[in-house]
Amino acid sequence: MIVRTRIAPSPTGENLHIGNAYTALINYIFAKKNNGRFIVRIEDTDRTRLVEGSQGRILDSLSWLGLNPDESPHTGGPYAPYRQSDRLDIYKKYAMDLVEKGHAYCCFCTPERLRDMRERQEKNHQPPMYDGTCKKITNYELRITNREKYVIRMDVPDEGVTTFHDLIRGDISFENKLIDDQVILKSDGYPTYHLGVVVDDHLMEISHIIRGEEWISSTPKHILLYDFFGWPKPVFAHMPLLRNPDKSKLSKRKNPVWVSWYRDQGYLPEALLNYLSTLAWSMPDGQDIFSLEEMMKNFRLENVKTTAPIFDIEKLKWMNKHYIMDFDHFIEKAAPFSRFKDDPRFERIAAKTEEYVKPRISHLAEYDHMIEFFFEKPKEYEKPVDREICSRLKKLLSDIPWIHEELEKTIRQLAEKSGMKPKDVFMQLRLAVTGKTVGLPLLESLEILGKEETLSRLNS
RNA sequence: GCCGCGUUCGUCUAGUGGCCUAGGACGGUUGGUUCUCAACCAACAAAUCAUGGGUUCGACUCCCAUACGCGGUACCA
Repeated sequence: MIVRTRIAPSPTGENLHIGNAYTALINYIFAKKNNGRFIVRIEDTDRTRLVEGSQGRILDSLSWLGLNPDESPHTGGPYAPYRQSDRLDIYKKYAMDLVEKGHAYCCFCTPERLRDMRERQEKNHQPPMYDGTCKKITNYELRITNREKYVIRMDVPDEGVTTFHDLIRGDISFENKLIDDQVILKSDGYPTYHLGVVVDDHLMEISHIIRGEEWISSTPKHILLYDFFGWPKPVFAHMPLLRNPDKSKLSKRKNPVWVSWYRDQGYLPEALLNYLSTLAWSMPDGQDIFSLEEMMKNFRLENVKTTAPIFDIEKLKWMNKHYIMDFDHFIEKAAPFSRFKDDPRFERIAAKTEEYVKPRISHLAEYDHMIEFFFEKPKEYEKPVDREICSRLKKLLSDIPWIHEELEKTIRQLAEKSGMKPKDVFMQLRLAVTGKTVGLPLLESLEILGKEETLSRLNS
């Protein structure tokens, strides 16, 4: 069997959701591990929630992460089109097939009637389900030609149990009588998720459906549809949902959820992927830091945990810092995050400060904070500066060779003479030059800043 | 409400009946190094393995109940 996996994002958000990135990662890894193919299909059937440009941004973020699909709306492929709004005829045909076979029926109920029905059911403590009124209608063809609005609902059997096997969780069963006669084709001619996903996964020969656990309760509907059509079923695996620190499903209210946010903050794709990999799964040897290739070698879907993990940005930061420190082309990666990147001094300063900056930032957006004092005088001071010490320092420093060993010697001499602790003198100097109490190693920084500029900052 | 899925340090996890007086990582605390902050090194604290019942010579590991959390219950995905 050829392994084919897919993710099916909806272009209803600003960018790729971190939860989608997580399922994308698992789908990608699983496909590649098995010499299979990884597919992206855009499920844009909800016309009311559509966000302009979302599809492009989702695909861009995926490629930023390096999870490049073998088939997608952009790359095309043997099962094109890969966007559901371009496949409407297909869904309609299959929906009508089901009507003819007696597994689905046309429903002419108005939204108002459905709402009233649900209210009544709720009041009577009944499960809110479609009451089957339109199931008995026989003249539906006539009513359709009369341009009456309708939807198509699947006809779920009243009895029996629908069971499926989940690769991660084992067997899961639902009683049919609790499954609603779900709408599969909407009145605007678009399919609902349930029809779209089943038809496309079958037509595109998806072998493994790896998706979030929010889909578990919908899966019996999909199973029923596979059986109605007489199609073979793929393997199902439901990943645990990523959560907010308060344990609710990861949401933009409580957490940054767009992959673009992490990109803009200077998180590296390697780090983000590595961190995501450690959620609900772990390397056999317990290692925290590993590459996609190492993961691929060791990954088994059966070993994914069922517990929903909390997305902890602190651990991500630690991991990101680790990758930053390991970087070979640090400056190249950091430059886009600096407002000084076009300054003629940038190249020199970036090169000289690299080793000091790397262990001090957890994401690239912090870069400028570390180096800005090289480019501009402090605008404010975190603590008041002792100007007397500064002018004495200035005098002494004017006459020495500008290397950090000499600087250190001079500073320590001054401390001794004036009865101050050396560290206090260092701090005054740091404040005067950088405006801050924390920062890069002082003496090396001064060496890079240069004598003239340093002395001038000891003035004012 | 009903249906489903879960439950090991604050967080991510190891653990598949005896190796567990429960291991690692992040975070925290303390100390070392040191011109600050990081980095680095060392150490410490942190989990009655949700609770209660079974099964077993023996349970974190198997079974059942309860509690709690989460998800679903749309002409959203």
